Amino acid sequence: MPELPEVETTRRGIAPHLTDARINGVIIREPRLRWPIPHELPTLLKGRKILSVSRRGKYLLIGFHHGTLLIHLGMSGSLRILNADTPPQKHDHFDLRLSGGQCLRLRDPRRFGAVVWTGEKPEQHPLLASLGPEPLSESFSGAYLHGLGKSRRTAIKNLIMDSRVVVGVGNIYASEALFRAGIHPMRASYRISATRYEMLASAIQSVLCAAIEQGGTTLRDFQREDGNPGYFAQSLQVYGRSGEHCPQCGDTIRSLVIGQRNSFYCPQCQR
DNA sequence: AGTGCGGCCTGTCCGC
DNA sequence: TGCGGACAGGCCGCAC
Repeated sequence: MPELPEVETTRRGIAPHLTDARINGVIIREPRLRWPIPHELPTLLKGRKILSVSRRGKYLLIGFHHGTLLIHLGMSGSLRILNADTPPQKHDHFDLRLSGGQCLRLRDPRRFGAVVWTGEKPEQHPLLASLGPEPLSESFSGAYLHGLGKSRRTAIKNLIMDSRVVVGVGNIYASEALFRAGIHPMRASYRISATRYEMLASAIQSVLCAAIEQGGTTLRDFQREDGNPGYFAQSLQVYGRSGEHCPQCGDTIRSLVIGQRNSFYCPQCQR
């Protein structure tokens, strides 16, 4: 489900409810996510105050004085803010109960998500330590991408989906950004000019920003923290549209599999 | 070092 | 109506 815009949408939705709240209780209904939810989490968090809700790539970071809770939504995860007495439904694996009667509830049918505790500085945690720059930060640019890509043989779509290169670009936005930049998703990274890398970096930033403004993309089951969908799906130009006409040239949009992921492109507009 | 892929899960949809 | 298979927004960890 969630790429950077969906995680950021979730962060903005939950942050006002969580910040400065205290943890009343922690409920683990199903610990078997990507890694087991630590069973000592209730003891660790009870009575503690939430200081901050931030994001690194697709990880949400809930900050406490004595450590950080990392939450990843995997493919199918979503977080809701509910009254604590709302009955849990299937796949509601984890609750953070807050002072004041609300709770943060994690639902994740496929269980590819994760809830991880770290008592160290979160940026030093192994899951975060080797992540590349945030695409919407100063440190991300065409020059940066070109510097990495000029010696890489892999398809450009694989490069921009590699979280060590840049975080947050998943399968949807990779296709969309490459379309906007006019670059074929299979093109070898080293065969792209510095100028075109500038266009690609700009396209990644503009598509992610636009998606955040629309509250993310809901294809099937992405839910915002209040239960509403995101509206960026209507702005997707190529993703999921094979057989339809390209919005720029009218040619037929096609798909192919790159790195085991379906990819969508216009053979006329993207070279 | 860089690259490609298997595997982790459940739900849904499609063709038979 | 049932069943098998393919596929789905991510990404770790391994083999080469």
